[in-house]
Amino acid sequence: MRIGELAALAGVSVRSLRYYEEQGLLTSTRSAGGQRHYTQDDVERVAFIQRLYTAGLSSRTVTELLPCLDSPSDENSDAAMERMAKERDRLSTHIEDLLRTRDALDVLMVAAQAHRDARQTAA
Amino acid sequence: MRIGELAALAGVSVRSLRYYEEQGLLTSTRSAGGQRHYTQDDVERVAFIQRLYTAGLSSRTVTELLPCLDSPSDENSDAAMERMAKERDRLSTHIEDLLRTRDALDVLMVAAQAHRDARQTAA
DNA sequence: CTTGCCTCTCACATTGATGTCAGGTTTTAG
DNA sequence: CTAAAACCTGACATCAATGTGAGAGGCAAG
Repeated sequence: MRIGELAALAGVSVRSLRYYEEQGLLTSTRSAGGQRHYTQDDVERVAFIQRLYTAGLSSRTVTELLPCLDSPSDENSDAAMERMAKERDRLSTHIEDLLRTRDALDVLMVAAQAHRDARQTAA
Repeated sequence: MRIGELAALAGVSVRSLRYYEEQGLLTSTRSAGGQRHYTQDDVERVAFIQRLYTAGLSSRTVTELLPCLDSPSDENSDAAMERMAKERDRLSTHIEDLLRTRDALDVLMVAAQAHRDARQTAA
């Protein structure tokens, strides 16, 4: 498929796909005319890239991790293993942080609701 | 206290504190010479701002929420209430997403480990 | 009063992912 | 074959938070 179709299927912009390629996260074969062609597998790959992005991983970090996804075979997995463990930790910490923040928001909301109720009672 | 001390206590840069003020997230009294002065409470406030930032809230959104923290009294809490509920939802969704991403990482790590073990056995 | 440190404002730089525009080429539909 | 639609490269723009540097002024200790 061409880049527009992949973009539609993966729900990202054409611009982003070109950027991913520029960053070495995604490869494509080229037609005689120079247009990029992708396979069905790339849809899932792009989705995974997106997932890592929204998890706060940088493009650079994703670049380090993806080889492991491609070929869990070389000794690059040694480095990737460490990287993944590290990112997993960071992710866990971040999740904990978000949970605490959500709790804090809940507290604020309860307070606001209490005030609202008080106003209601007064009216 | 002056800005440097607050920055140290809250663990943020002086630059950031000025930025927060510019964005209306933080206020300060000024000395005769024009220097900013803060109270002890501001330490907690800055920490809370940081918390919301790392939760992915934009400066603009935080601006809308903070009045509710300041005075849970006006009808601004009506708008703030809605905002908070919306952000809470967004946060929950994001947390779910991160959890799934962490699971995905775990799967990758298990695969990598399996390969490592296989190599170990072969050796 | 002077020296040194902290602060002030203003303004420009940075980072990362993406938007957008321009000018040109390829592919596809009719 | 031709026109429209999709694609190409390259470059500049954007946003948000923060860094950084210049030039000037405040403030406390000696």
